[in-house]
Amino acid sequence: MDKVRVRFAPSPTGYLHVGGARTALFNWLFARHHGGTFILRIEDTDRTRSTEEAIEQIMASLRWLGLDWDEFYRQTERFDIHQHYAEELLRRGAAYEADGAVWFRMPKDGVTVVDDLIAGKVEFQNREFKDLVILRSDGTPTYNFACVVDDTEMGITHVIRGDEHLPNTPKQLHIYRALGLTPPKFAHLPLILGPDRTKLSKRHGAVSVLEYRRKGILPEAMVNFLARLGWSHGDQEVFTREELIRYFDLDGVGQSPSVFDEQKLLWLNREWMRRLPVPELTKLVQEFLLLEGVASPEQIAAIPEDIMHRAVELFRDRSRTLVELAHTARMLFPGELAVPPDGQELLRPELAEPFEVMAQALDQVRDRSPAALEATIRETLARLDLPLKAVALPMRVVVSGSRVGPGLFEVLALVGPRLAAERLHRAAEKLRKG
RNA sequence: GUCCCCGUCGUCUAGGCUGGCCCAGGACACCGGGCUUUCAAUCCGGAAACGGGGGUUCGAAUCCCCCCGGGGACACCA
Repeated sequence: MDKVRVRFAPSPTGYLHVGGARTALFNWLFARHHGGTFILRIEDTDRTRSTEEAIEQIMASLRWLGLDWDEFYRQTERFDIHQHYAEELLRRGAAYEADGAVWFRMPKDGVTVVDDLIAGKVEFQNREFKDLVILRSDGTPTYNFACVVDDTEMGITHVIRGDEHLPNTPKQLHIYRALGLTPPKFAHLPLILGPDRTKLSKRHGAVSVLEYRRKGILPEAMVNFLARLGWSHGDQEVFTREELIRYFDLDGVGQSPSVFDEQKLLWLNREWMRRLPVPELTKLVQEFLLLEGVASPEQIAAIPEDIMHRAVELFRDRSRTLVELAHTARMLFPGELAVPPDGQELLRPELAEPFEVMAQALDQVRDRSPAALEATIRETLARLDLPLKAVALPMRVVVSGSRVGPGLFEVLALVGPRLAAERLHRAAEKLRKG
């Protein structure tokens, strides 16, 4: 095989959605697997719909996913090249001028066969086609034409794109033919659908790649998830980037469309949160503590590093996103914790006394380790003649703001005896007042 | 409407080219149980699919035909 050259060619009319991201990923993986070149080409020939922000967003999305490009082009900067090819078509009699535009003459009978690497041989009846505009009356090229010219000029070997482009392929094939060029190989990827089995779009909820970043999805999880949408490698579900590069090829791509299942994305995300080294994850969590308004930079800085790491380690098994994890971490910071609705019933008046006693005991503790705190709590409970079971859940609710979470003594160690004592003391006061 | 594509558990899929190893395997989700101060993790178990009908064959998820269903494309958008 010639040295592989592929491109991802989005039109900058909006954010990068997951369908586009998957197309970009498959191109990137194909290039990296074959030691080829991955090109980013912005198809902005429609100047009325293209925006600079969209270009920025697309690049930011690709960077976040870790899909680096080797070459970059913009179609609007290549109009002279397109024009040149249009003149050539005119000269050859394959195109003509009408209504101020340049039109390409499509054959009116016979069949055109597209030999697709994924879909196989697909036949199109030529009578289905009408002549097509290749240069608009303002002189700018249209998609099918610019695409052929640029793919040729850039030496593209494989066009890997969404299935919605399959019907464009015979048109492009005829342009190649009229120009006397050998077309690249084509591979059309089955669509990604929403839960209602129609093409994934805004009405299905989050579809922008950057939205998933904001939701606390890790790029590793997103890449892993997207790769498994339409591609498989035996029974393996979790892949590192290196594994994807090693195993990815077009023969692993299926022919049927796939439904975007957010549940599986969330599962993969937790898998990846658990695989990430703790210090790395912690940095991300800290970003989300700020983004979510859970804590201020000063408050975050005030938490000892080992406590922070331990918290992240304990919370990540219970969170599916960075956002969830950040909210769980609220207990680490000073301030009121709302009693959750399902915790209200646990706070019975007779707990005021034990809470107060334990608050005082905790206040004396120097050693912040879970073991030391456990010893203190158990001693105090023995003095009060109460079993742990009688106070564990209510205490957890008061100290952490939730009836679920890590072990009670771990929670106390994370929150710290002083803050825990303060919360218990306040709860006791409230209970006494009724 | 016309053309094209697709059709294995709810979802992602393995298997299909080279029929028997598949009364269909894995994963997510779901249900039940163990563990535990709670939840999660984890472990054990469960329910769940070859769209339908005809062929071909000793034998079909796999090959052929028809039907049904779903989706996509039909711009001086990409």
